[in-house]
Amino acid sequence: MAVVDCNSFYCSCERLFRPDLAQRPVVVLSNNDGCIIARSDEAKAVGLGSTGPYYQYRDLIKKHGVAVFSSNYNLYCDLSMRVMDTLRSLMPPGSVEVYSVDEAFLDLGHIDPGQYHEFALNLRHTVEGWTGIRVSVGVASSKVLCKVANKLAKKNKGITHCVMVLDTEESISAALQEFDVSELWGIGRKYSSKLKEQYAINTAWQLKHIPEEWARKHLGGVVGIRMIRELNGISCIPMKDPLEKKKMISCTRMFGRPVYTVEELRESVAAYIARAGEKLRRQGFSAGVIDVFAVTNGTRGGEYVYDPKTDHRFVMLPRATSYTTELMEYALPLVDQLFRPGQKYLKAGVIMGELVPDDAVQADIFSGALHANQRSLMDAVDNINFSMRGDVVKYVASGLKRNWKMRQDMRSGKYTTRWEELYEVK
DNA sequence: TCTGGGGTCCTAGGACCC
DNA sequence: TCTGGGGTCCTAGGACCC
Repeated sequence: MAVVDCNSFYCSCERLFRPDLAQRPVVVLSNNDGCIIARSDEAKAVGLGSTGPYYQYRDLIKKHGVAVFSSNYNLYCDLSMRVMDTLRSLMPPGSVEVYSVDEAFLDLGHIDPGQYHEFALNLRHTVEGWTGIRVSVGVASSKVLCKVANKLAKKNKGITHCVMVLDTEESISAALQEFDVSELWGIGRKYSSKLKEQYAINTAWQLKHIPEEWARKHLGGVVGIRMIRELNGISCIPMKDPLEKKKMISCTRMFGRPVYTVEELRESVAAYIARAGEKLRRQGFSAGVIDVFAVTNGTRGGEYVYDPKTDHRFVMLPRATSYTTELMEYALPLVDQLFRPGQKYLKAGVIMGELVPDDAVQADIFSGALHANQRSLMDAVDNINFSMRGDVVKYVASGLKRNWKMRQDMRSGKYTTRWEELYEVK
């Protein structure tokens, strides 16, 4: 199998429309312009070592003339679709698993193992030629090893040309001996410090030779066992069925500034419900449970310490729905239950659960006719909001001033999805 | 002054049932 | 004097991913 991963995806998307930035370091910020979430190779080279809070890197960014962008998900999603469509057109039906916005696993069952390298190189050239996005390809017999191959391909671009195949004992052991456990797919901060500090396991090679029972005990049960097997080239994280049902849809944001009143908290939650409702409808789901949560942060001894606390309430709906008005009727009262005066609120959100595909929603003889009306009202609202600027049709509950809205000061144009902002070639 | 958003999977432990 | 065993379902919380 193989994993295809776009190089510094968000940065590459921004550069596609700003060729003048080709050699300059580029970073992209999270919502609210809070964290750096993507860095180009050049940005990494000038010392932006890891993703993290933007303000900590301000000086470095100024010093090296780094181009900074707020995140522009319309653009990234559109380019992602083009990349994935390209991959699907080059592969047999059903052999592409889209894993994330910038990454896909491929089932190479139809390729002769002797041809892996050539196939992967060709894939990379085609994607870049058709979409302008450069990808790296890692090939191996398990997903974990594919990810290792992919990372190594990215590290030595000059030698690998962004392609690496790990298909022999020698190449695999050479790769794993140099590979830090903390970089493995499935080993996060907690596990990696545990492995290193308590057990002196530092490389993927060492981890590969650990007994399965040990892994069961110390690395999350069956998850640990799978890790060891995958490192040994035994595939046990299968390709996922693209038709598999989603389990939750959520919408959550940090506030642009702290919120102290129940009115503002309610407004923000209403806005998130409206947005989550849109997502539900677009993906063809109704929700059976709504969970509303809010995150507070206090000060300790007058000093600011980032120590968020989450509180939540949920409600089960008598009948699953994606009708925004109804979602709000059930969910907004939760805000009043949740709210505690005097608290400093940093963030809130809603999570829609118990999703059922729209066509499977239990019919209710009393609401059949109404349901058709709701549907066409929502279609109209969604169409207007999609085709016009921003949220033209808003719910009064979601507020008109929206002082709490997130900051987004450096967003690029929606070059590919909005006529008014279409990229111009002069 | 200031730390994102959207997901998944797994486990332990309690409630409940026969 | 003495209080089973096995199963399922649910929830909270932890870990991870991009």
